[in-house]
Amino acid sequence: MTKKNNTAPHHHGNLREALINAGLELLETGGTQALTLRKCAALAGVSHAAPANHFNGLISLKVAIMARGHFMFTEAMQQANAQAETSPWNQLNATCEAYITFARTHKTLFHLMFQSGCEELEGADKQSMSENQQACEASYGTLQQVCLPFEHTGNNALNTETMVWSLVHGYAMLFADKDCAMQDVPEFSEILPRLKLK
Amino acid sequence: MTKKNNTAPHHHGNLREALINAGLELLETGGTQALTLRKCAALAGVSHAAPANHFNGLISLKVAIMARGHFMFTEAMQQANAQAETSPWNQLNATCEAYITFARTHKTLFHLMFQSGCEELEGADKQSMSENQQACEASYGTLQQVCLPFEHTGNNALNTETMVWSLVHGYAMLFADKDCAMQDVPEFSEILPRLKLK
DNA sequence: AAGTAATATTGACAGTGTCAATATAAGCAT
DNA sequence: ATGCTTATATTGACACTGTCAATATTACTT
Repeated sequence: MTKKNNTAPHHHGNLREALINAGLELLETGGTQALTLRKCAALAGVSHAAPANHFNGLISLKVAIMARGHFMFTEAMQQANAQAETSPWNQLNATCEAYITFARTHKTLFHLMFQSGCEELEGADKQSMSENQQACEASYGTLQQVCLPFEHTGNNALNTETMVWSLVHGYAMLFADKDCAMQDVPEFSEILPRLKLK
Repeated sequence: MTKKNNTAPHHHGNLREALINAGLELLETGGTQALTLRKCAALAGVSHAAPANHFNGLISLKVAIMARGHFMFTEAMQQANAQAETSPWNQLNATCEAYITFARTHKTLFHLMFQSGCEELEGADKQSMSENQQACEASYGTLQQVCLPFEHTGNNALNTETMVWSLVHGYAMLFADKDCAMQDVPEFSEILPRLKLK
């Protein structure tokens, strides 16, 4: 039963990844409505019921896509870190900017990644859930690391993380599409310095 | 065509409100999945296609429900204001607590109210859209007012509003269900004081 | 080479949003 | 009051969706 690593094992190749890719594409082009098991199957060139062999229903595919989203998210933030100057504040600022840029660039995916409450995800299979949990921890870990230098007297790390995460996440959620904003919104770089960090 | 104000005008009475109520009930009991035109119609005791006379499709019903949600939201924040001490900081704190409590109490509705990007809402009818816009402005206005006293040298009001809104909204979105949190989350009252407000 | 497990297909079913055609009832003019 | 017009509700249909059971096909193991 153990798959050989490199070669395509079965009928399709590896359908699981293909379906996730198809789902990502549908999500970005057609919005949440377009993310459909049957459309994914069609895009991957298989029959409408083929996904059932890899995902325990639509919810599992969604969770798997969320996992992929969090990996992309982590990569984006880490790349921003790598390119930013190494001072703690520059690292934090670059990470937040990447956070917001990701939300703007992958609006639908970002919403999917964060919209779902816990109980909505029940029923997803173990593999998807595990992948998603790992990916979530990776993305949160990135933010956590850039917050760490700001741990000081009276400000424990958890408190600072939570504050920064809430601020950047709220900003990203509320103002990801500028068209929706009721008025002109100040840049995040004007807001972040108003946290008491040190 | 003008309706008399008090008496039920037609077959059902006023089906529009009944459908919104049904939608709210379905949302709270059965989650996002349960919000369905046909289920709303059944709950209101009409045929499956009756809603078409009041809503331009499912999206319009959703927008109307979002509007109702924002009205409830505004009421909750204003009630908290009324009960809190009148100092600016107490007012702000109470409003934020009410914000978070609403997100926790009406989790699914809260997500619906804020999840949808602009373009997903396209196609909703004018009445629903107008109601929702008014309700959004009302709820934002409440937050805006409690931020106003903190306008000071160098901090314009818009900047402060945006900061506070982002922080409380991010916190509410991320930690509305504690079960999902990766770790224990500090109370919001420990975070709010770390904004540079004055 | 044969057998077994994994994978994909086909067909079916209930549920969904939406549309067109029809029926019913309310409000208004005469 | 009577008839007309408009608003509202019903019925039936259609395509699309997720999901399941039965079957077929392929890959891996022995």
